[in-house]
Amino acid sequence: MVSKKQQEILNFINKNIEIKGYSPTVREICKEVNLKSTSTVQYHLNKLINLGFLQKSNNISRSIQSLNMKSKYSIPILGEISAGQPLIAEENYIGELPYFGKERNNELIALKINGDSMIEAGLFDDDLVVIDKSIMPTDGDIGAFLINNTEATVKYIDTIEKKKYLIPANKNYNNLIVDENISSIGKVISLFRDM
Amino acid sequence: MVSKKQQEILNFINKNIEIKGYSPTVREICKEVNLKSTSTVQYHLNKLINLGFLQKSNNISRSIQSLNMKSKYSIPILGEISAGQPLIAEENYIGELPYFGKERNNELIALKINGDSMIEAGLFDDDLVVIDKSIMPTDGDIGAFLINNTEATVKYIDTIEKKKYLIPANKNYNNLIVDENISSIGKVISLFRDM
DNA sequence: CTTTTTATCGAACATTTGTACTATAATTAA
DNA sequence: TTAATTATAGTACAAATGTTCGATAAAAAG
Repeated sequence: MVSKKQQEILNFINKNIEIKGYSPTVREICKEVNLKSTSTVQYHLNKLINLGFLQKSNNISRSIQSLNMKSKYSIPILGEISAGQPLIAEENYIGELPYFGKERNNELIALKINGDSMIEAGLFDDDLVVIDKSIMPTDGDIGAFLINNTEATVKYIDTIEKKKYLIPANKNYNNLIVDENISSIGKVISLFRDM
Repeated sequence: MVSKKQQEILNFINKNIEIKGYSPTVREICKEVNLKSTSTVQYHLNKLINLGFLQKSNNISRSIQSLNMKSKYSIPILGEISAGQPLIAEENYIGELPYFGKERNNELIALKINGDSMIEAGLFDDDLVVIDKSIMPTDGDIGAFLINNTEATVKYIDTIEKKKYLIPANKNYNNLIVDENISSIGKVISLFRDM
């Protein structure tokens, strides 16, 4: 599929667009990936276009566009967590949530709210919550937690009589004591709802 | 400041980058804004660069970058509506909400929820709602409405015994009958909350 | 009514840039 | 081994493109 050289070219194009704001020329690619001939680059470019990684307009300078490059600050949206799968596994990936904020892409994921256990906190079924994995939720925060490494849930966390609990915002649900089966994913920092 | 021609050029550059993914050439700008000479465009380009609207690299094709260009699909956030001011007046503008969706920028605005009258619908104080001005809210929808041309409010709209009402989602508030003092701004299509 | 500033044009020039063609290695498949 | 595919180089060309210079109009300022 994508050869080493092609990956190198792809990376350079992405980097160039990101840093400079425009795509490189064939000759600039030449230099960067140590190819002597522009036509060799053309050759690889065509391959990459056919493979669907790139796009360009004919006879127009610096018109290469990278299709695989995700939006600069998009966040992976993860759905249900299947048993045993790590949270970031491809299997759980259901989309991308574009996000504008500080550049801390790697620490952010989005989860889809399932059910109404947090309805009184304004988190409705099918809402998307953005989770910052670099922030451990502390008392009073809403956080995302992993139960038995299989199920993700969003709840308040708080201390009651010196014990930590996951606390739903819905009278019909019970508090869940935090034990070794429960690990924290991160803090919920924002919410997005499509109506 | 920015002359009419310069604004035209700026708009074209922004549009071109948005649609095609790369900046136009001097000659492309020429054609679009009906200037015969490339050097006239250069002249305006330099002005725009000095004013801080644009940026470009020397001797590099299609390297113009727009600095003022808001995020691709950002939406103006409007705060309180002051008496008599039209809804889109500068005075009400409190920021920009980046938005990724279909390209229907002009029809979208964002309003900050004030108070808890819609709390049972999951719209909390300080939440931002995105409003599509091109969609008239119909029965069952949540919409944004303008009361006496002075105050904006977000409510359910519905028909009760053949009369239209604005209906809060909070038992402590009363329904408001829709009369000639109330006009519709648009339908609430999404919600964003920062925690 | 001058003078200055702003805006426009035209033409020419030097690169920059995309593309095409041919020839050869290097690698892989048959 | 032979044929086919993949990767690379070199060269050449035409078009695209940024830039500069001089001349003029148009508008604004004095």
